[in-house]
Amino acid sequence: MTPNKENFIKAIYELGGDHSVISNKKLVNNLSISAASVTEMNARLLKEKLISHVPYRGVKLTSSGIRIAHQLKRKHRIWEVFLFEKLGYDWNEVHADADLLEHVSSDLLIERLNDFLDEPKFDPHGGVIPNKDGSLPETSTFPLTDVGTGKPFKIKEVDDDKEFLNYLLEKDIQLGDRYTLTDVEPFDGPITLETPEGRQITIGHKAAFKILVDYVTE
Amino acid sequence: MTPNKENFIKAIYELGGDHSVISNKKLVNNLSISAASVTEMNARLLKEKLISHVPYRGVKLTSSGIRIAHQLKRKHRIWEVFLFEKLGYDWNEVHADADLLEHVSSDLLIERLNDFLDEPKFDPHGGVIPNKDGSLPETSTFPLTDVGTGKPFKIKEVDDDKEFLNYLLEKDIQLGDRYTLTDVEPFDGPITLETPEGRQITIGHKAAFKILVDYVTE
DNA sequence: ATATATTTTTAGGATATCCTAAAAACGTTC
DNA sequence: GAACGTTTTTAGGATATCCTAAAAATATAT
Repeated sequence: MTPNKENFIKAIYELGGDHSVISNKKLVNNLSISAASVTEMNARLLKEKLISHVPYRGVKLTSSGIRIAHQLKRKHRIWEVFLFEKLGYDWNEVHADADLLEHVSSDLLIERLNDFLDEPKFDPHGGVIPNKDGSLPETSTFPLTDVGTGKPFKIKEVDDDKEFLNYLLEKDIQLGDRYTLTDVEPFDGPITLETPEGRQITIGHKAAFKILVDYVTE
Repeated sequence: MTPNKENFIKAIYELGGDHSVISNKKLVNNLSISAASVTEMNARLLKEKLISHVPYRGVKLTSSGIRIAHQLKRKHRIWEVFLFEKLGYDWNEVHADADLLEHVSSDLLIERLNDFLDEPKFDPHGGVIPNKDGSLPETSTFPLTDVGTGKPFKIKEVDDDKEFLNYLLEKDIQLGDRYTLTDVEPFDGPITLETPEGRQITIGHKAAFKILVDYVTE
């Protein structure tokens, strides 16, 4: 397993390759490599039985592939917690270094780091940290686009993308914030939230989809 | 700069390539790669002006090469301090993981880690941590083989090699220990030390050479 | 349903790294 | 200083990764 293959598997996973078939095109855009390179890498991962492949359709992770993706996510997110909590990185700075560190982290290192950090359950963006064995803890979050009007909810997780995180900073939307939905425009139109203090924030449908929430249970 | 090239430069440095010409043979043994690969890598580093090369003689680091070697040592040793002090690694366990981490550590990461660790001056084996700019702090240590009889001295630094560290553990020789020399056999023969409590320890010449000491100043 | 556009694959190369085997240079020894 | 042994270099390949350009397959649109 090389850093390259690992990044490829991660990309497939992040595009939904654990449950649906991902086209080469999507991987080309996501990884910024040529279509030919995607075909080639597919062939390699196929040989290792980490993906299944429908010619001219795309690829999907096998169960081994999913397990590897989860273990990478575990490493990545544990590093993010370290960089954020111990080294004082900002919310939107942690991703790049974690992306490098995850590929050179022995299991021993990750487990000791995990202990050192007191076994965190979530990374700085609210992403759940997979278990050591590659399984995923249960979560009950769903996209902000699926929230019903009136019911109060909390921001539980946001997309781990530097530009998106900067946007949220601008809009002053933070992990743990509590809102109610006041307006949803049809045809994937903008969504308006209201803070308990009555401040209104309007964001687009795409941005809302990158925010995971859960209803407040009182 | 790739991890491979970095390791090559480190190997040259560790074999003394900052001050003398290192033969391909030595690099072949040290890096466990073929002679042909050494010739090839030499050509690459030569093109980048990181080494100078005397055909059929060997290579030597240029000043840029030395600076890079020092910066790598800095990264390596700061990681070692982290693994040892924060993650509870043993003295002889830190090397392998530090060797991987050093190649993916941005300057930002190293400086923040350095702050987090309170700017350590030495790694867990007593190795001095080079400065950020690639220069070396002054030290006054010298090999145990050069100690004179009678004068008390302290163990300041030991070779960062797993097997050697295990040997020292067996012999119960630790960083900071204070000894006097009681016997040196000629022809690179064994050297006998005595603790303040009168316990005697005998080690070979080669092992003694891997231990750096300094006289106790009282 | 046929033409056009898009996507995927194949073909053919480039570079970095590794290798083995053969050739060339150097060193050593009588 | 010629012969032998060692070290270095060269020659020729292998693999992983990347690429561009052309061909093949699929999707779309009139």
